[in-house]
Amino acid sequence: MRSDKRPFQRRETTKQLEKIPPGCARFFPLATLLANSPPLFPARSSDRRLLLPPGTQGAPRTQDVDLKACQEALDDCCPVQGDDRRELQEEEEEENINQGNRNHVDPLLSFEGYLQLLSSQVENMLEVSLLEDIQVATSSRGRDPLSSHHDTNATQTLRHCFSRHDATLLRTDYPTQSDSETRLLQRQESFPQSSSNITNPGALLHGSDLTGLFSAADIRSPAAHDDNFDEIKLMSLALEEGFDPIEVSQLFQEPGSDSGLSLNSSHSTASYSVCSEGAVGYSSDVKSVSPHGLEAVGGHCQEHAKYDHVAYPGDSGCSREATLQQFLHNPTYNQMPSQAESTSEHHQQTWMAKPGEVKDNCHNSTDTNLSSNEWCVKATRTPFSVDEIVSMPVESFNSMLANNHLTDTQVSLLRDIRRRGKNKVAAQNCRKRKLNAILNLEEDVCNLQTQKESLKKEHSQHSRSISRMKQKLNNLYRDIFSRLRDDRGRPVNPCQYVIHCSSEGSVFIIPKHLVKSEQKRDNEKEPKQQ
DNA sequence: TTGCAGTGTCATACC
DNA sequence: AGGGTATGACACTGC
Repeated sequence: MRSDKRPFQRRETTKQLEKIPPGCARFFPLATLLANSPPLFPARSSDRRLLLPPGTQGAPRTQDVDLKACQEALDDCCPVQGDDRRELQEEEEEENINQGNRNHVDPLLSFEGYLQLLSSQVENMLEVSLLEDIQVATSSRGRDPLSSHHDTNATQTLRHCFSRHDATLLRTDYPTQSDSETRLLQRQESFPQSSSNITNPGALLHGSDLTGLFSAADIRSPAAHDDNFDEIKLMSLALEEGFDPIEVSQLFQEPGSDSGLSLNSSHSTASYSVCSEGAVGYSSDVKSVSPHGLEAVGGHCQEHAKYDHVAYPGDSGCSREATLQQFLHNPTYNQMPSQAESTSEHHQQTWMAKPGEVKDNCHNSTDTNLSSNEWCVKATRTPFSVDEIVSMPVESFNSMLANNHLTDTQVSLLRDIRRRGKNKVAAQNCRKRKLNAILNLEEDVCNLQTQKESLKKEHSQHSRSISRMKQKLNNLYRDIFSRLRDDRGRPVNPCQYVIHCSSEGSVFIIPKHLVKSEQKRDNEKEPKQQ
């Protein structure tokens, strides 16, 4: 038992996470994403007109409020002087005039219109021919014709390119979602394939851009991402072993949910999408991820080192194994952005999954009996149950690790499972002991209280007995003195004489002053004898 | 909505 | 040194 434990790094609570200031992500995530995407939207203040359509400062509407929030968040990222803001507005007006109001958006600009504006701006910055290639690719996949009239081709392209971010954008907490946006969600599943047709993805939407977007949006709900990353870790781990992506997907799938699988109790509508290439994307609610989805998860944004984090394999060139190792072994993976955003390194750690949180996801799945560790074992196809892994001797465990040709990631995962299992049992035993100790102490307290009451009763009985004896002695004393007579036959004054009993049994009537002097002598003798 | 109990996990110290 | 154990602390969940 230790009482001198040193303080350790405490995990962020969800309430602490709420400290993240309310900004655009909640109401207008895409704007935030764009605001944190320097390559697409230069940080120069005057260029920020691309981010906010004119008229957003008009009459207060729901959407206007969202856009204002976006603006505020943008200001946080790129503080603008007051003159810059005026300049911004002037440039917006000039822009509208110069473009023949092609991109003009009135103060009541709709969300669709805003997307159109964004897409047109993107068109100005990107190669149109490249966009056309993508349009061909996306349109060939059977887009929803119902929504086609809403969007320009560029808008469609932009949306598809922003699949992951659109998902964030189109979360249910965005109050101005329209039916077209809902239809957009339905189309997003076709994106992973379509994105593969991009001949130069980096030129269109650089991975860092996506990363910046994703990070900026999701930093607002990092707790959820911990869950997501655990799932991604397991999925990646399974895929790492060459498992069939579909099978892996089904492993994580919740058949009973019409929204796809749900490993997360708090994200019951979350779903995974696995593309044919075997890449795994995470989707929550209506999200889907391109084959670069994981890259987006772990991508980087050079201009925003704050959001810089681990790059995922693929275009980034890093190995998946290395990334998984980072997922598994980063000691500060449980830090939250508010805690770790001081450095890019810390932010990288922010996105590390918390292994135990898979449990929460698993518990809400169809197989409610499966714990997180069991899910891990199942995902890695380890031929041992969690109980076996935990309870087997260390020699057997090591031989099992050696004989099954497991990767470092799997070995690490299994060791974690064993460690957690052991510690879980230890914690249970510890709590049992603690409860027993408490019960024993309570029992001791009860016994002592009973004993105290008994002693109190005994004490009172003895007191009453002593009182009775004193009373009898006094009565006897008075009776004796009432019968005593001195030499002259007069009654003896009890105030002047006392009855003295010697050790031999003799009884004397002696004057009190003699008794006092004798007692003094005795008292003086006793200390000397001692 | 709040408080509480139960549980899993982590960090740490100790064996 | 590595593994196991004990325990305080924390986060999370369900009631």
